[in-house]
Amino acid sequence: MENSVTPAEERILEAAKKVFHCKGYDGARMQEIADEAGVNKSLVHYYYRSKDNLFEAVFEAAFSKIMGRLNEIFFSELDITTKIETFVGYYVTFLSQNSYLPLFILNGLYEKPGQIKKMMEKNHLSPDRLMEQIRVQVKNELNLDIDPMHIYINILSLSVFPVIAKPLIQVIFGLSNDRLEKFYEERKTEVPEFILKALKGYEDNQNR
Amino acid sequence: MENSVTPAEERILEAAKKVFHCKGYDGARMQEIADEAGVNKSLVHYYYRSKDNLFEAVFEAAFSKIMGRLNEIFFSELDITTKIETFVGYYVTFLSQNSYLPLFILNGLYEKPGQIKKMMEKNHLSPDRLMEQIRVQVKNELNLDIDPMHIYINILSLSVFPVIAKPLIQVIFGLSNDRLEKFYEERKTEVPEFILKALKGYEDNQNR
DNA sequence: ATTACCTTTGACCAGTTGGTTAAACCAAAT
DNA sequence: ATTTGGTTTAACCAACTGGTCAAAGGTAAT
Repeated sequence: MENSVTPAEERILEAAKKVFHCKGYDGARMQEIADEAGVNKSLVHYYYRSKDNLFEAVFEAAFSKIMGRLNEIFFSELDITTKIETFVGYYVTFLSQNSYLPLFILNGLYEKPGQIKKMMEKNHLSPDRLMEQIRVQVKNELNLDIDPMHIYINILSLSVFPVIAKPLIQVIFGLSNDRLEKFYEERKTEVPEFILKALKGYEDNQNR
Repeated sequence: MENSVTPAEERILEAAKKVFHCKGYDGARMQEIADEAGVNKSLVHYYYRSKDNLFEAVFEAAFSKIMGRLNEIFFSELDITTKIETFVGYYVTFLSQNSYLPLFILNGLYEKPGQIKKMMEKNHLSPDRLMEQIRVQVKNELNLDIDPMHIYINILSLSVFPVIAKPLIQVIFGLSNDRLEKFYEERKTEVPEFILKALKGYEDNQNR
């Protein structure tokens, strides 16, 4: 399509992202990827030997893109309140601009639950470190002894699901595109508020 | 596979559900569905003319199964607290037992956002009625003037996402299958508690 | 000009896919 | 016994799919 001077290999990867993200592994066609990159189909096989290889490259890029930033925020020096606000704000924005990414990743994880650990390591993601990080911060700043896992999943759920469920929400509530965008904009403040109010609730209970 | 006495057409539909749910539209093969039903491939085309038709039948069944119960609970006579507890309890259980369903439906909605409205009507689901139902109950029982849409989506997010993201959670936190099951069990009480604490937070602010 | 090396292509292939068709099967009605 | 109607099957097909391969293009060094 574009006649930029980008080397072929990179154009192929970009084309592959576009196609795989939208149509998934089974729905994607090597021919379509080649066309999208403005390149002969054989060249795709020249750089990436097989469809599997190409898909893996695309998947890894997507996974890193999403998890890298997540990591960055959660291990930053911010206090827990700002951290939650930053996290939600960033993800609601980023995901609603790349609304195909999260579902693509989830589907990929279902198909290949095997090779993920090496991707975790590549992104310097350790389950234990993450859990400990959250636990300590919740304990020190909020003085709460609650399971960090549920909190973390709750934050993730409230940020990610509404983006994944875009078409469902649009249908259930009958929203126009404009109204939907406004809805996501609202969530950037609504979600942190909701979470912090809940956490405050635990605090009150505990210190009674 | 099974040699039950169920009539062929029904066996085909059941087989189609199994295959489509796990592999999606593009990944599913008519031959595999036929094999799973213990039937010749031509018979599948005899009852459902095309793959598209068969998929539509499967999708509609899945959508009704999930949305029907959702509707039932939200329009029941329960007070808002019990309603949330019932809803979360039911969905966490149901979805973790049918963990392929929600992702299947979300994928389907992305591919065919068109024909959903008739399904909504078939399930007697009206956006306005649902919104009004929540708004009134939140207003009357909790004395809160907050946007029912965000609350509703929050409840849905906290119930559905952790199930969809099963493989992701297992990887991020390095959980065994046993520990994961316990995690879902915990959520049946943790999630309603989290939501109600948040709502209580709004209450305190407003009545100050 | 020739070599050498990487890139790019068109032609081709074996296996698979959704779908068709004509014939066989089978139970109930005549 | 034969007809009738819906059910089930085997054989077949055209289109498509991921992948291969030998040849052509291009470019820098010799």
